[in-house]
Amino acid sequence: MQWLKEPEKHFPDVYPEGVCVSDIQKKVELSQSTVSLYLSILQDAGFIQSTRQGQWTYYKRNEKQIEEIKQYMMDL
Amino acid sequence: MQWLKEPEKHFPDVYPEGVCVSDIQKKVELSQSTVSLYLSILQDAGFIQSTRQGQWTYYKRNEKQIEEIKQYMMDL
DNA sequence: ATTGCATATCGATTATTCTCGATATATAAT
DNA sequence: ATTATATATCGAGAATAATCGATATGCAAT
Repeated sequence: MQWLKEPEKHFPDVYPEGVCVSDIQKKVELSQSTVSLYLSILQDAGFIQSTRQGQWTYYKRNEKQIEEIKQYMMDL
Repeated sequence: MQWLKEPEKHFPDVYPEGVCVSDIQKKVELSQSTVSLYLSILQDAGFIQSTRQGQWTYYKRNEKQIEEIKQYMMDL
């Protein structure tokens, strides 16, 4: 999530739709299947959103949902 | 944590040092040992603080530490 | 000293999460 | 049609968390 705040600083190729799974995988150093699963969990939770483009899937932050959980945390 | 924000609203007896374990246990409906463990974990994390008084242990929120994790979450 | 409560710790079981390799699916290029 | 690449899904094992009952400890009252 932190990397995706300023993706240009952390990934070689950044598109408007986000960053592709394999770039994330290289950086996070977990298996491809694990990364894919984590991304899908984050997406299910609404924290990131995906765009399929050809054989690639790009992920980027969903600031709206992130803002919501921040507000929720403020109530702690 | 939420209950302890306004303990008078949720517990029968509230002291300046906080709320005793057994009152929390009644409310949370978990076994005594589980509640005691959870409280000690929260304390180790710094989110609550305990005061032993005779045979009772009172717990209350540690707003300082709570504020810190809130700030941390703001960086999400 | 003994008993009775409040809380803490121990040991064990079950449930959940983490993580992987293997396989499947979708798309792109030959 | 075949092959190559990117991603997703499946099935399984290991690691961690949740939870309990039993027991221990500390303190208070007899």
